[in-house]
Amino acid sequence: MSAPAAPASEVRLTLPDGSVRTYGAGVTAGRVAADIGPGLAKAAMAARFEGTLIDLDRPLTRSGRLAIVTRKDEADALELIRHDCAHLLAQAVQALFPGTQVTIGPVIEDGFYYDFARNEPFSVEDFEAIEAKMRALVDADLPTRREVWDRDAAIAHFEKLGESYKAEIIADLPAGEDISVYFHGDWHDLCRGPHLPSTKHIGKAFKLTKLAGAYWRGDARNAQLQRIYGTAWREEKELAAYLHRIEEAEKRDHRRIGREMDLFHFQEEAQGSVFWHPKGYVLWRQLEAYIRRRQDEDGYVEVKTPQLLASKFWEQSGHWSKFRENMFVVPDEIPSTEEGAPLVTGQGQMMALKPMNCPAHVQIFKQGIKSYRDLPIRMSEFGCCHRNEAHGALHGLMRVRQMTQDDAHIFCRDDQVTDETLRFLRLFARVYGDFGLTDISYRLATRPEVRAGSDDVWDRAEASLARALDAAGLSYAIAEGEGAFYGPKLEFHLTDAIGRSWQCGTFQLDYVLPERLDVTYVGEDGQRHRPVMLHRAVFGTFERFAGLLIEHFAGRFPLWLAPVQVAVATITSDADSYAQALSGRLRAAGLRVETDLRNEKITYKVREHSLAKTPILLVVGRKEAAEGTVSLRRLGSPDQEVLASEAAIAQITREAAPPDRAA
RNA sequence: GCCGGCGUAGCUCAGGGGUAGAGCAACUGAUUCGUAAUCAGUAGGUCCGGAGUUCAAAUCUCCGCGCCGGCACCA
Repeated sequence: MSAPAAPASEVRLTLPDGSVRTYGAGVTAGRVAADIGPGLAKAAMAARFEGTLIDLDRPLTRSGRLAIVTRKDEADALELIRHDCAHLLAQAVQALFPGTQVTIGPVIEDGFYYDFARNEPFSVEDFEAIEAKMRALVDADLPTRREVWDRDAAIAHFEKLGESYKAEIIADLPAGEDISVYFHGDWHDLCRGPHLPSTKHIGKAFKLTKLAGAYWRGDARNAQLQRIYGTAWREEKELAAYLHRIEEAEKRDHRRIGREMDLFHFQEEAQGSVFWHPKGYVLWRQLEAYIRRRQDEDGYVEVKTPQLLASKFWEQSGHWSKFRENMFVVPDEIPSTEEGAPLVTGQGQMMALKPMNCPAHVQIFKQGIKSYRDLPIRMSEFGCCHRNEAHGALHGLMRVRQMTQDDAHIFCRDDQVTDETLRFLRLFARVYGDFGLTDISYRLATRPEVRAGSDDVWDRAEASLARALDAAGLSYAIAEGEGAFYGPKLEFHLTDAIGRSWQCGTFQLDYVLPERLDVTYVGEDGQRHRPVMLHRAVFGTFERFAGLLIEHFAGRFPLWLAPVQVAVATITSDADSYAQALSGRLRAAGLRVETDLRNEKITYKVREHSLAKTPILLVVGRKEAAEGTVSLRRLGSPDQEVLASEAAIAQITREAAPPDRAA
């Protein structure tokens, strides 16, 4: 930190309205607020000085832009409230559970958490008492005080209190950084700040939400702490709105819709593997047919490779050493049928279900000699892979142990990498656009600590990906050090109903596997060269992508994806034969149809097919049967449209075309 | 894998040492009805599994398993 300029005797403060106020150096933002008006002084939560959020009582020693932050400044107010709320939680917990150590308590999206070290477990039943204590502390209106301590004294102080985690944090703070300690009444915590002037400013629109274990410093080798999550808002109304939003989001949960719409199920004998039901598999088949067409038109060739390969094969590819703990292994032996005998002797060689398709694709590439003229080869496979994911990681369709990727590997020359990257980005944009997916976050994952290949190669590869993203006009975050060991990657993330981010598409540059598996082509010069391998997936996996689509559409699929596209419902049994004939014609036109001849009132049928999220309902009664018409009703609308049956079939057929085949 | 919670009918949930409950769904019957719930009746259970305590366990204890929420991991 650079030393501040020698304090001038006067500071000139420019307020947001452009007015300038002059004070003696050392004036505080709180004082300025009071001078502007008592209302502002009361509402003041903190201040922004030269863009930085600061405490109201921090002395200002130089001139600059100053803005008083109040509850009306949503982003700042929420940040301050949530940060103070984390402190409030820690203060309450230490009051109620002596001996509990505090660690860290940051603000997160929609709330905050605090990690505690305590031998006895907390239970959600403790929340009520903790919240009550927090409210009491708000009522007590404890003033905030900031002190700057000497580093060694601070470490000694927290050690003496038995707060070894805090002491460790202080010891790790960069030299030269102020060790600031905030007091809220008698309670104090090491903190960078800033904080509200007193606990009353936090308000009471908060709620503790979840309890979880979390490793100290995010490292599973460290002790596990107890994390308490909470949410906090400016007022009760916002809190209520947030809780309502969460409730609504839960209704979009793909696991819930999957059951309600009879799309798929899981059971414990095959945990992490999906049982796709007929209606769910319709969705799968549409996705597969669609992406196959998109890839065909983009110059891909499709292959199919083995599920089960010998361990020797995986040793060569590097998976045996790098990925084995995620693999399912199978002994290549005939199991014993003898009573009491061990199932297998363990003498046979081990095989493994493939966790990735890439090494198998390399085998196909290596059949025969490839010329530079053959490249690029875009080899795709709807490859079914198995990964032995940790039990705690499994999550509906989003994280499974058996998955099918819309995988492909592009073997190309160095000089083709940029073109191929751009080509993929175009394909990606077209596909996600077809599904109306716009909320995509792009990440460029760069070289990890442990990696193969020279820095030269990495420089080139990372720059190449960044250039492609720029050329495509995409803004992206850099995920420092999160690349694969063999190369950097682009990650395309989608967000689920409750805000969790999942990687779907991916695009990776690989210079290592071709080397490892000795992949070559013959160049123009007659010499052997290494191709570059681009690993890429558009959906990622059918499972995860389907899960995200279910949540994206909340089960109300566009016509081309809907498991049941049309329901034909009769008003009286007099229309049964007409309805059956109509359904037959719809089916002949390639549509997925249900015929509802049940002896129920039409209101009942309308309700049922609406709840089933069937996009189009054709109601037929005596009148329609007599006139050869249908009454067409669309999901979500009470409107009806009477059409000649022929016209209705033509129109629905047209609307049901997949986006790549739409007229 | 780790921490916390949960596990009762197809679904949503109540019950908490003494004969297992409701609503919806299912089934049967009646009703033939014009755009989001017609009425009546019937059937449905290894209360996740195993062991223990007890005269008696869905209920209490222990051990497993699964699921949910996080953490770690992660294409």
